[in-house]
Amino acid sequence: MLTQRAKYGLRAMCILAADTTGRPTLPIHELAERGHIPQKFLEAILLDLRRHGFLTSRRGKAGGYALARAAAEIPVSEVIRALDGPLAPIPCASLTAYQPCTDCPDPPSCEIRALMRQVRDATARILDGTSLAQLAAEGETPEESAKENA
Amino acid sequence: MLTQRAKYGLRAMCILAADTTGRPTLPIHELAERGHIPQKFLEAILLDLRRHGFLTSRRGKAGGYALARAAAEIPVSEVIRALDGPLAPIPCASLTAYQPCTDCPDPPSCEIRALMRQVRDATARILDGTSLAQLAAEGETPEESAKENA
DNA sequence: ATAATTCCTATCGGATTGATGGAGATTGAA
DNA sequence: TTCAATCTCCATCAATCCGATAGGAATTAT
Repeated sequence: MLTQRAKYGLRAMCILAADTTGRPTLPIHELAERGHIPQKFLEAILLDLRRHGFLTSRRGKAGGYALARAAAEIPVSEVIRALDGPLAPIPCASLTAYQPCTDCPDPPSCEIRALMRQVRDATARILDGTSLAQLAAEGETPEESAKENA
Repeated sequence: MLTQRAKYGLRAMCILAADTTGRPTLPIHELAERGHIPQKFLEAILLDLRRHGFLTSRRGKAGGYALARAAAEIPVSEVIRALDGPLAPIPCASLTAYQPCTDCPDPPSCEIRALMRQVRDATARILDGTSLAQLAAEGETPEESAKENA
């Protein structure tokens, strides 16, 4: 599951990536407002993203947040890993955070693990291959919007 | 996340699918033992799977559980949906259980939703395309086992 | 100084998850 | 008929996670 946390974090970073105002930073209250995100909650999320090196910040009046790197250099997968943890549906199928099941007699021969590894790989392929820049741009290219809904 | 619940359920169904003893049913205690699953917990899971139509059961002495359909006719995706809910990482990206985010101004143009829809589709492609029979057989074909681990 | 802002820690209620206990109901066999 | 094995059902529990908020300290431009 993508938590609210990760969803809010991505949304805020998209706003930063798509910002055209030319201002060096955007304050939390503006990100919260534009992203429909509870401000206090967003505060904690942005702090976390800064500690992970995705954002830079300025304190004091006229302070705020900005992306630490170019949006094209930030894979969505990294942001999600930072906020929600490993992509794999089960720890024994994770590459970046492998943890064997305590109840599994032999992980290498576990059928469920092999299948979940496939799911993980497919997910990682998509999310590693999508940068924040692409994500932020997606809203502007309404190609897919036709075959959407329910 | 794949919960313990779904993992245990799949594992038990694999044992049923792979069973060669010729017995019409297997009792819970045997499934629990062979699958390293807490028996009482498994009890609740099997009951749930039965209610969803995946299993049949017999009470009384020499009773137990059996698959209600051929293993080849049971997609893994359905079992997971029954035990864990929708496959999509976020409800607004689900086909079978669509729910819009309350904080999203316009789902059709939501970039995050579009991306998560891709993840959902990739996941569904794998899990819809894998039957319980295939899952149960996977352990016996050790092709993939070489490039495994960590 | 003052106002605007980030930073930090603590906390909270609610839901979910994994798991267990115990009391029936049913069945086959001795 | 009795008994043991088995599924059925309901209730409950502790731990964890999740979303969110409170309150204050530090920093900075004006």
